[in-house]
Amino acid sequence: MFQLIASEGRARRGHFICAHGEVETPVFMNVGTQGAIKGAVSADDLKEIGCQVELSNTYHLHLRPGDALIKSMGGLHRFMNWDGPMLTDSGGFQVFSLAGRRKITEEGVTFASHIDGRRIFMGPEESMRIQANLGADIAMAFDECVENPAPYEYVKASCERTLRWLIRSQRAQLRMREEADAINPAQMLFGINQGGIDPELRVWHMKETAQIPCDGYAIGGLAVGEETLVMYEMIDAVEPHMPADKPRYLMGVGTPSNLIESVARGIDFFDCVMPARNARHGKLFTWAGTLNIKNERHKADETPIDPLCQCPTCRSHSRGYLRHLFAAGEMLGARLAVLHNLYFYNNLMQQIREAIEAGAFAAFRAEYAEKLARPL
RNA sequence: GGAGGAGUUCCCGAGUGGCUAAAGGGGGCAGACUGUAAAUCUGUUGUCUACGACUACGGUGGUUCGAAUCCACCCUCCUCCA
Repeated sequence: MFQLIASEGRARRGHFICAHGEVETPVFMNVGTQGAIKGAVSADDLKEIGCQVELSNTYHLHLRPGDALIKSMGGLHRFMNWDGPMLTDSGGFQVFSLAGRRKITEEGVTFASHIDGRRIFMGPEESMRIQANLGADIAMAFDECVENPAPYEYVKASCERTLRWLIRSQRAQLRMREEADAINPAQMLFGINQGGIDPELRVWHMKETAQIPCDGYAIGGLAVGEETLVMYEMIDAVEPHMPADKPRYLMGVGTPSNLIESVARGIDFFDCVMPARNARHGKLFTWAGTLNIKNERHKADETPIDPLCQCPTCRSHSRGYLRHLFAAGEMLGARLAVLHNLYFYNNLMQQIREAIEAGAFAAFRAEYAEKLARPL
């Protein structure tokens, strides 16, 4: 259930209620993929860095440890000791990222497991089965994320199929929610818009998708090869056709600037691996721009990573110490960096929410764009 | 003591007279990573008063217009026979 609290221009400040808690939007979901943020961040850490929604992945958890095992342990919430809101991605992104190891048919997608090559068949019903076993608050419909650019005819056929898959996903979920041993009978479903970088196709697909009553709607297939400005154009085209009383989720995006620019275009939900992945290579987000801790020299030893940051890493450790950990190859360095970056993202979203409530989002947006020498 | 084989730029390893500052791999460094398969991809990796110069292929000396490449001696290491 979604309620609008405030808005400024197209930017929306909302409140979303799900089975494991309430979500203040706009929100950045923290990507855990395999039931753990890479860099060994725990459920306790997630609370401390201000995580509202944890995101996991259907394909990866199906491969290991296995969704049947997780169900037998009471679902993913119990399994990873996270009692807050949670979303599972359907595996549709793996159709893109594992493009070299899968085959698509009308029924679904056959993957060659990236672990042992074993054949894994996943269609809408299989994806929803796995997601039912995991029991997240929000399940994503099974779709195909298509790379950009791609031939028009292919994208058209693909998004028509994604629409049929949405109908099958919804039917499967409704059936599974009725099962006596359902982990989460209140599980919600988000449909996903596709259409590549063709505005008309995007709009047509969005209109069709909106006909199917979902709990929220996502824009997928962006930030997968096209220019950033093209991505914004696609959002601009699609957004007017997204139901205003449901949350909008821009999948897989993005950089801090992407988040601000997309909020300005009416998006409510985000997720991205960037803060976690970059942190493992020593790249940190700060209010002054990005920073590679491995390149820092002794002069900054005593200073925090970001003087404006209140995250656990910045409160307890100096920039020099973090640099030392990376130089020594310590896993702890990556862990502290991930905590900092996720906190930065979560904190950025909080500032965005406060700005919208105060009617100061336009100023916030302009100020941030100005602060970055090179907009990310 | 005798017979063979080998010593190349951070490491491994190509290269048998000019096209070689020297293939390829590793490592290092830099850049890239947007619903997380992947040290995955790209660039770079002798020095300098840099479109040129200098120093480099175990050491020293030679042959040659020109040598990592040919010759002599020396040093070191490995294998086999005593």
